[in-house]
Amino acid sequence: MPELPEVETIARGLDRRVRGDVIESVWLGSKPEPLKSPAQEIVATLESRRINGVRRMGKHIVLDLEEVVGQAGVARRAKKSVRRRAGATSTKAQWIVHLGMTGRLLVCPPSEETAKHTHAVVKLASGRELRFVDPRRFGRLSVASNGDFEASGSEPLEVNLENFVDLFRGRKTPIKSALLNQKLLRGVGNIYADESLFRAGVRPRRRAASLTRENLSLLHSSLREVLKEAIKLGGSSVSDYVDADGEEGFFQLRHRVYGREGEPCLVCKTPIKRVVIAGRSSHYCPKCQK
DNA sequence: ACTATTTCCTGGATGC
DNA sequence: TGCATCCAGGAAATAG
Repeated sequence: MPELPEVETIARGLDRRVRGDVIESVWLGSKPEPLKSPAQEIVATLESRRINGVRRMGKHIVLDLEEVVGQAGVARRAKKSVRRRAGATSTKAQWIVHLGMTGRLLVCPPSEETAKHTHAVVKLASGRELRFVDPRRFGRLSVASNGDFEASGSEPLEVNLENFVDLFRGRKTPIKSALLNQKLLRGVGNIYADESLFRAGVRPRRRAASLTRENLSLLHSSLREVLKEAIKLGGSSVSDYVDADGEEGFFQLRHRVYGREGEPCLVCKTPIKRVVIAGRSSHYCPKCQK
């Protein structure tokens, strides 16, 4: 389940592998569910574009695209001119991928067998293919043909303490739910919400507005720590997460509460509790977290 | 303006 | 072995 550290790892890996490559053609699966933008617009925005870079915004992967210049590009543009006009794309555009729960972006040779649940195949000038595979179909593909994609919320690793504190002011919702709310903070999911709350000593059910300044200060730094540490370890591999190179992350070995229901707290040996908050399982130590 | 709940989707785990 | 049931979860939709 890719959250900020996993998406960051994947985006970095993709950047290394496909930056500078040119998209030659795009195949989209017949089922429209994984598409957030119209299929025709996606194709028109991607084809004949160079990938200038790949980066993360919240849980989104953003591929910055640019019109190809030079002979090959001109010829290709001429060929696609009809569709290109319909798409009305600018020279700078973006391809935005949200991996949902089980989405993956694979870079592979065309000879590689097409995995089940492959919803998009992008052919690159280097001869490789970039494939979007997503069994559970929670992932989404979209484009910003003018390059103006903006994700909601603050970046957890960039927001300062003052702004962080402001996010929770007056909110009656449990702090756990607030951390998961992408309109407040973008990129925090279930694992890192639980882990940061444990490190901050705050119970997930506490009303956000009830947290003291000290609580919030601790939560702010705990969240930063936990995210940075996870990025360093390549994310958490639970279920079948792997990065762009097919490598697993190792942060799952550092989880202190997530997925440890009934196991002893690593600090005080009290069994870790699991409760459901806003439909999400939430793990905490009843002794260490108040 | 918020907050809470439901829905989408499939594969793996569990139970009888 | 086979079949039904449950569960995981991000975010949009819906309800309150």
